[in-house]
Amino acid sequence: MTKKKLASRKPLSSARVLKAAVALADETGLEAFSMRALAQELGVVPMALYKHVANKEQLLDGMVDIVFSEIELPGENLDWRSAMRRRAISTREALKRHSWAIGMMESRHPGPANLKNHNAVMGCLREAGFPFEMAIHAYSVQDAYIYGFALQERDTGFETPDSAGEAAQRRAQTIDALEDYPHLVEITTKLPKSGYDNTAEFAWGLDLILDGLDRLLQAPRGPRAGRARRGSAL
Amino acid sequence: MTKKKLASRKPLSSARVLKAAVALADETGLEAFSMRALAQELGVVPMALYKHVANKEQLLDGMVDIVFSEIELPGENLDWRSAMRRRAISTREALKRHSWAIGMMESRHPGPANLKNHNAVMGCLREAGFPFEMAIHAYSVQDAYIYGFALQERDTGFETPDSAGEAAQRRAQTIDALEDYPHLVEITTKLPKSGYDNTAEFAWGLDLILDGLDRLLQAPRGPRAGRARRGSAL
DNA sequence: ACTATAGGTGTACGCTGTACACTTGTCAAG
DNA sequence: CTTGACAAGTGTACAGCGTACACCTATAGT
Repeated sequence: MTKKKLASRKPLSSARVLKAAVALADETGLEAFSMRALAQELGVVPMALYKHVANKEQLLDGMVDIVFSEIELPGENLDWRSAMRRRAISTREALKRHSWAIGMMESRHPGPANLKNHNAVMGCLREAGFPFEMAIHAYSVQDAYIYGFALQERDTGFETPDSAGEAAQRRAQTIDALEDYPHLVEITTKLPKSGYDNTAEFAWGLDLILDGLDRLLQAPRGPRAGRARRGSAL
Repeated sequence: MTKKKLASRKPLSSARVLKAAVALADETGLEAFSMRALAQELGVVPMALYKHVANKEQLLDGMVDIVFSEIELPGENLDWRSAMRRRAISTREALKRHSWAIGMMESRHPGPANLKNHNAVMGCLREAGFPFEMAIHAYSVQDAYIYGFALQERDTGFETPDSAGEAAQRRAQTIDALEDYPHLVEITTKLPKSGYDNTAEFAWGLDLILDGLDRLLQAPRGPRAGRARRGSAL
């Protein structure tokens, strides 16, 4: 006889709280995500949550690790480039599903999924033959690009290919002296017709970077090969 | 006789409020930055601010535009690559000075400095010979990288070359089962000795990207040249 | 001198995270 | 069956947030 009459409300648990938190943040955004709102969603009084999570900060830590857990790890049986490409795309997709996590992926106390992910990515690069320091470089460029792209994608609000032009024009209409910015005008007029697609855009830059890394792996002399070194110090 | 006795406190103005706001956010971070704290800094009651800024959101908009105004525009008399390189480095530096602005640069209502900046960058690329769609691509990769790098730089907290290793190790000590992550161990052990430098790291990835763009500008066939097209439809 | 206006004040409301004391529901041992 | 412990949920309360609204006060123009 574990449950008698009020069985309708099964008890909470850290996992249930975490899952509900991710779902609520997905729906309402980070701004509207509060302990009180989460409690209401779970049919419980706000303070009940604190029996299962230490505080909001640790709750966010756990939520971010859930996002990490949804990212595909680099496959063992793929060449490094394909493996990195897939995990980059998978990361962007996860951040599209959970856009509240953009900007928090590397800022919070790392959970197990985070560690597994980073260890696997670094392992993939090292085993592909990247020397240590170059693997660091390669990791750094890729992640900067992935996280930065996710940020821009969220901010520009180009959801679908169709809406990209609309969004650009809507944004442009809030500007008064548009005629002073001819190149912004070009964007708002040409982008709608260009069939802009965020997914393709992401892949374009990703491939540019992977191409560059591939070249360096085969002839390791650093970027800017064949150019004047040390132009200005930095 | 404009001022008589209580002249010690000169009147506020939107500009003065904005400047103080940026300074306060620089010092205390965005978390601790509140209208009340800003008012106190200016020796004034909180509601006094609302005579000069509409609300906190618009205040943040203005603050971000100040950051934009500190970014060097692409110089007219430089080749596109040098111009882009300088403005990228300048952007990172501005974001280092005002790390509270990271993640807000493209998410807020754009101010005049923002528009000037974007117009100038796009203009630089177009006048360098990038066709419209390729200029969009080029802009997208660069900005994603710049903003993403700034994000990571803030999050990992590698301030100086010396402290990079320390930070990595400090972070590692908060993990219990480190032996499960051999490649993370490698990072924490080797990074301190490698003379890691965030400024050099940024330049490495930046040059990789600029190299790639340069190649495409001279032989425009898109990234992933010489590879199987359309592997999976992303 | 009178009055309109801009700038600064004080109070108050609803929201936030969460500390602390309390009650309730469930199970184990006597 | 009772008792007592412990886990889970509740209720109240507090400090801090952004800001609406009414008020005062000093200056400027007529």
